[in-house]
Amino acid sequence: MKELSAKYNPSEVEDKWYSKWMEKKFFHSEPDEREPYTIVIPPPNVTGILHMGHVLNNTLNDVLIRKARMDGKNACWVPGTDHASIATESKVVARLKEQGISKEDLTREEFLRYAWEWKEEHGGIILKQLRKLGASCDWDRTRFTMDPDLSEAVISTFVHFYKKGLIYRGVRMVNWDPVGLTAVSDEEVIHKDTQSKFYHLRYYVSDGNGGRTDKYIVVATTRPETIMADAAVSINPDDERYGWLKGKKVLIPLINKEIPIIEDSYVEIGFGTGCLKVTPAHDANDYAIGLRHNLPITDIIDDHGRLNENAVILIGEDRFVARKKIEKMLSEAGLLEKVEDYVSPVGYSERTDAVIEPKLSTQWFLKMEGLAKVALDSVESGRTRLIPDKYRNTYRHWMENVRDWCISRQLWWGQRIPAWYLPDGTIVVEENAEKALEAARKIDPALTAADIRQDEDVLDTWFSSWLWPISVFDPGLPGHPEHKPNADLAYYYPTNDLVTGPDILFFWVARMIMAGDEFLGKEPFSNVYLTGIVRDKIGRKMSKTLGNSPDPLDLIAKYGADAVRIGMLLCSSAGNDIFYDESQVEQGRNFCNKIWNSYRLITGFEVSDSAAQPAAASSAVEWFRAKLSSTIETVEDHYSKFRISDALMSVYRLFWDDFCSWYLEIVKPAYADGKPLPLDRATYDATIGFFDALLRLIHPVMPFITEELWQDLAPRGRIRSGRHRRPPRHASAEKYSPEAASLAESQGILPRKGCRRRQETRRRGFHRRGECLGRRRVLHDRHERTLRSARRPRGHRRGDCKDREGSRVPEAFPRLRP
RNA sequence: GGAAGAUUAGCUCAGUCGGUUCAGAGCACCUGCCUUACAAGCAGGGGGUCGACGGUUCGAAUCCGCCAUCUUCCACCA
Repeated sequence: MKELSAKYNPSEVEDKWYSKWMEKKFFHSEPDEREPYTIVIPPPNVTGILHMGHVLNNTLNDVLIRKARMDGKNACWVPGTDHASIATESKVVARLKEQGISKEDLTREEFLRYAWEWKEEHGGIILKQLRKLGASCDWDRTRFTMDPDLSEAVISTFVHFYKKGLIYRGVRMVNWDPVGLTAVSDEEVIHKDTQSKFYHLRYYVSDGNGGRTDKYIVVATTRPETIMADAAVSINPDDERYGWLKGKKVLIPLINKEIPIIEDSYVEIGFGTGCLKVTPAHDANDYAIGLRHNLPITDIIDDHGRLNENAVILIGEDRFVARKKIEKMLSEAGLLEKVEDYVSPVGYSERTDAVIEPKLSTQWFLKMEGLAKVALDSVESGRTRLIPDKYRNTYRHWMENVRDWCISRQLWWGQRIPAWYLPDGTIVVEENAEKALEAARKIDPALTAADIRQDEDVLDTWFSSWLWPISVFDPGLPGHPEHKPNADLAYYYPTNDLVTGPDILFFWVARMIMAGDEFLGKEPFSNVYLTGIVRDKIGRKMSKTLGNSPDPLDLIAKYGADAVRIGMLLCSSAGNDIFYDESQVEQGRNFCNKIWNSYRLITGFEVSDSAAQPAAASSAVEWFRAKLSSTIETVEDHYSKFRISDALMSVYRLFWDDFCSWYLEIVKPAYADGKPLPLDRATYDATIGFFDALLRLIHPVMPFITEELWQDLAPRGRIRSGRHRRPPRHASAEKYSPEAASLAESQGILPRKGCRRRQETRRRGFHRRGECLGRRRVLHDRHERTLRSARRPRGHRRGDCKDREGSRVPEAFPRLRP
């Protein structure tokens, strides 16, 4: 018997396989005659580090891909990272700031050089971390959304939609992030209820000559610092209280600018004072009112959220400082009627957590109407299946109410918008500067390269992510639907399953469906498995600021990657949030140890070719064979329904209860003279076969320990590289054999389920009197101590053997030994 | 404010067609055991008015209504 420690040591085993699996070509896949099974990774931020959400997501991905690989499919999991413009750029800016460099002092080229340096230095750490988790990606296919050819795909896509007339430039009220200094999409704004104040201000009615009358109205606002941008005060036309106001003008407090009273039914009579200050430049609704009433627009807030010269007063002050100061000024001027505490929803930037400033600006948009219809139809028709399907409702709602997609971002890190402005303001959109110049010269042959100017903005990161399932295989295709897909794309596309979080169902999943339809006429995947959010034990979201998120690498070091994977999967039924608790990882670790020790037992068996197989052993073999088959069927069924944690639990119980507690306890040889008796050949071979099958069954979930033991169990030959080197999975599930079952039953070998609970056992009448005593008697001469705690399988209760007279034991009870 | 989903043991969750595979699993807990694979273990045990109320039915965890609580998404009333 080999010397194996009684405790499984994951780090030893994992280091070994980790480095093997990192070898080039190990999980590499090329198109061949087999059926492909493909997953593209939801690309993590290139500068991100592994958190529990990644662990959940990538464990699920890896389970699926390893399962497919063992099923004999040509499994390909494409890894990669996302350039994440806002997140990465703000990290680079912060880092430069530490070095005393401000972004404004750099040219675009200089800044990008820093950014790439940073990316080379810190980027891709997360992919190495994923390998620690056992992710069996095809590392040779690693892609980055800003790889040159992938960027070209993005540019081509822009040109494609522009020429199709779906991309336009327009002035819109956008969500401005004054910290990130960029517009963000509606989806990137998080509304949070925020404690603020409701200021009631006096607006005096104008006397018509720049002076004020003694009449005034009270306007309630949460943003007094924007009064200088007011274009009107609006009342509801049906508000009888203010009938006298109609046609009058009022003066903006402090600056005494005259603005008209307008009537608009948007104003609710019952809310606030019934008077609404209309500030078209700084509120989306006010902007809409402004358009209706043709009001002038005064923009008083600059990109950094400071008041600009249009504000007349408090120029240069930050908007929140200005709010405090203006409160004081108003109060001193006797224009502040009262201040109430007020909780109102305020939009925050998802990336920088800055308060979003509604701001008018010129942006690029992609028309969504037609695309959304396609994406909706794909899910409604079931061509793309959402798991769990409760998300179909939210998906439909979103798709039916989608607005045009603002695709420009005022950043440098990303794909620059391929639009060039001619001196007269004409826009040409082409894939590169040369083509743009060529197009420009068709308009004005005198133009030179110096005369045309490229748009400064870059594209939204999702504008590259939505091409991901296509561009990782064939970056030449997006934007060129007339091209023939290359061999990779033709073979791997559409991919099979996508595992991702529901938070990016619209950002990413829906848009990938749109792009897939646009360029290939096919959905990029058939199943979308939506995971839950990883929360801590008491239900809080994992977050850095709360400090409740464990570092997955620490966990892996402590418990092993297999244990971490199990810990995540145990509690992750699809779509439910995950309540992470370290004790689940412990459970995983314990299971690893159980497997390890069962292996120690099995490899310690001495085999005798001459020994006859005891009847108990032969029925145990038959019983377990049936049990194994039926469990394999169950597990397959669970997998087919994406019930991964159920699949895991089925194998867990099969391995632990049925195999270890029942089967091994029955067949393991007795001791004589302090030495174990040898095991007969038939039982031994069967046992090895079962163990082999069990390892393969649990391998997708626990790749490290199963790889180690399976390689050790029998000579496996040289490990092949390049393809999956596992045998094509356990043979198709054998049918459950009723004969074996009844034989096992007649021998008193009971499946665990049958005797776990007393009632059930009684009802089924499985137990014969004396059965347990029989086992106890046999065990008695094995060891004195064993008597007190007879090693019976779980669930085999003492309570069933109330009558303990030794004499009642039936003679023929051949369970544990010959 | 609108929508969707959830509520089953201390915790996390299964429960498919309304009925002898319906009170289930894992963990946790309690008791006894360092035993020759494993104390990261073994054996045994306790534990639930299936959120409340009403209805349909011969029969309801399951179907319907209503209420309560929770979660998420959408919207933003200044």
